Amino acid sequence: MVTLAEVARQAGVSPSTVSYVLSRKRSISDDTRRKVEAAIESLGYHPHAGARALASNRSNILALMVPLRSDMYVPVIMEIAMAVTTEAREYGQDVLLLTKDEGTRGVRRIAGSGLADAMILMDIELDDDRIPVLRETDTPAVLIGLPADPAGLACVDLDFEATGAACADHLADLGHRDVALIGEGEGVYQRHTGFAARTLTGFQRRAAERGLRAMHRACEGTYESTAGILARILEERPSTTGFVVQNESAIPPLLSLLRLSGRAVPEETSVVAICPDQVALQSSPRLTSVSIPAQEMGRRAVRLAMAQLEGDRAESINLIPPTLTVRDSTAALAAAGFAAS
Amino acid sequence: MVTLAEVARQAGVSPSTVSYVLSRKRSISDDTRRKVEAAIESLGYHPHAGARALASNRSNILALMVPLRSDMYVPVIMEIAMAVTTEAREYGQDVLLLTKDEGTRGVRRIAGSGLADAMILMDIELDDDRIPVLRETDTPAVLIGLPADPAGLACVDLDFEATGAACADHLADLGHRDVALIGEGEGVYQRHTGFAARTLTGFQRRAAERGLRAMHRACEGTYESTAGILARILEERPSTTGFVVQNESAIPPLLSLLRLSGRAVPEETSVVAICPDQVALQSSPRLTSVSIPAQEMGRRAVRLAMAQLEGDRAESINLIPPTLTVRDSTAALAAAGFAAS
DNA sequence: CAGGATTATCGAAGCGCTTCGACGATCCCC
DNA sequence: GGGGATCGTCGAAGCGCTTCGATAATCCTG
Repeated sequence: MVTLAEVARQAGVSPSTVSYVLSRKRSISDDTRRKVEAAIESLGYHPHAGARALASNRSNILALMVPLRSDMYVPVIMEIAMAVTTEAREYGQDVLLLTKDEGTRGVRRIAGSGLADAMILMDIELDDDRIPVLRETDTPAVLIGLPADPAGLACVDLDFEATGAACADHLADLGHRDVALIGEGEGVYQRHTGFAARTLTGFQRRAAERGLRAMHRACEGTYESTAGILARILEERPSTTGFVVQNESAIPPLLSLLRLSGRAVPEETSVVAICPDQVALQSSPRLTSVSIPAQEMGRRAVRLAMAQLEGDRAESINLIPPTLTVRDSTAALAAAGFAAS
Repeated sequence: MVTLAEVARQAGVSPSTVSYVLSRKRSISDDTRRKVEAAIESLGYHPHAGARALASNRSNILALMVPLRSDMYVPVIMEIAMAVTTEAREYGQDVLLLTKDEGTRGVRRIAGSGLADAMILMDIELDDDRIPVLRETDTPAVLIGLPADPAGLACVDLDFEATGAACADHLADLGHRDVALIGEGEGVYQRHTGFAARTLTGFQRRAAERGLRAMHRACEGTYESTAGILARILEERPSTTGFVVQNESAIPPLLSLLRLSGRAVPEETSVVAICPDQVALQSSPRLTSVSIPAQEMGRRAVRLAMAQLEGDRAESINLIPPTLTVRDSTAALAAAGFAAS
């Protein structure tokens, strides 16, 4: 193992000088810097992470707590994790992977051991029990998701209320009058993360404003569950021509079922999905969708974390505005009996 | 921050005693142990990770290098990563997440900085450039995947040759005589990971042994590509009744296309998939498949890594035998003109 | 060109832990 | 009951780094 002392000897300077070359915390003459850098290069020196963490009280590690199993779509979790890791490297940080099932004990362990400089938490529940621990231990942290009480915390999330509203708007613009939101499973609304509820709120409010008649059904995403829900919706209000789907797994069944029931998409029925672009593009027809900006969330989370480490302790609710991309699953309602606004 | 010294003071013993209580490297009287544990508990002490790493030359961290984008199916990568993380915690280790795009520089950085005790690498290419670096830096490492030259390395992988053979066997047992393997994209066979080639080898060899006529086509997994390949196969050998698929994304198109062409699955045509159980169960009909044992691979990788840290430097090629689960997409060929062996 | 400010470097202390050697106390066996 | 093991504890050194003065050399400025 090559140490800083060896580099110093090789370069003919003192160890502290080498340290300052590395940290740029004091000015160093060009001449000395060159000698030191040459020595580092020729010896293949890498600072010992533990020693550095001990002396500087900074580990250069960000802890990322991901759900083992959750309501989130796995590729989205993965994309966020990768974005966090990639962005972290831009700041010279590494990423430690923790699972949510370590819960508050995990948070305590990391906060107490100085293993990480900050934490990034995913799959935030409305009343997440990790949050009080974060506050109590005063750990720099960023939440990906929005809890019920975000006071004093940094959060990043898609603006799901605006997302719901954007979907309603798009359908209204196309002349649809009767619309339905096929959402996440029951459980998601009750126990969990709030994003489903926020989408619904935004959707319903905007639908009302635009004079749409809106329905909503929770959906587990299986073929059977989707079939049952669709049947109920069409029975209750056969004039329904606009659908919003917020459950990736309900998308393929929904499209099959609409086809089966003879409702052509997009000619007679429009479908807007809230899903990653990849899913929207893979479907046939390609779906008009609001994408889940996974990469952007990961990147912002890291930036917020780094800002906190620089001293910006200010709370910040960082809601990413939705982007609705029109593709081939929505179209103006030709046969409507009146013109839309 | 609570230090070991504070714990020692509170417990009325020396710091070294506290250390020995924690590490169990020397015997401690029950009495003393209790006092120390009480102090640890009441102060909420957690050892400082950096200090520990510096003094003991062990970071208690495993580095896991995952592909950013690869031929692997994302949920499988995720499942492996989660299994690694969970299993690592059983050994008191944490997991550092690296991306494959850091390449050899990443390996050098980790090896040089003592940030991790061992590395676990995913998405191993046949001639992976990280391997020489691993050898040169003498870093404890486990590969998930099999390179061309695994000499001296610990590897974990599904036994893809046996997998191909098992698929051929199953179809032969059911009386199919003309079979086809719809594999990964061209690129996967040429540049990459070898698992596709190994499957093919096993499939072809066993097919020959069993007197089957076997075809093979690379498939990019899009609807168009799958359609083209299926058409070519059926044109060239219309008597083909058994299919093996090794590309998750080709599964839905293949099933649709077979249905469209009026070939009932499983009555007239059998389909065996090589994919995660989840995918097999989601399809309709549920697919007979050889599952990708993601969890098992992750677990074994951690165990092999830990064994190396205990001193077991022996190379080991750890091939997991395939398990073929019969579901609803394969059936005996009723109308065959002769009995199968 | 004297004297204060600035620049470049060094030495030493210390971060919190592990571990080695030492040492008294206790044990057991003949 | 004397002497070698064993047990339980302590003190101190040291892991490789950062950082705080201190100091010498160089720079301005009037």
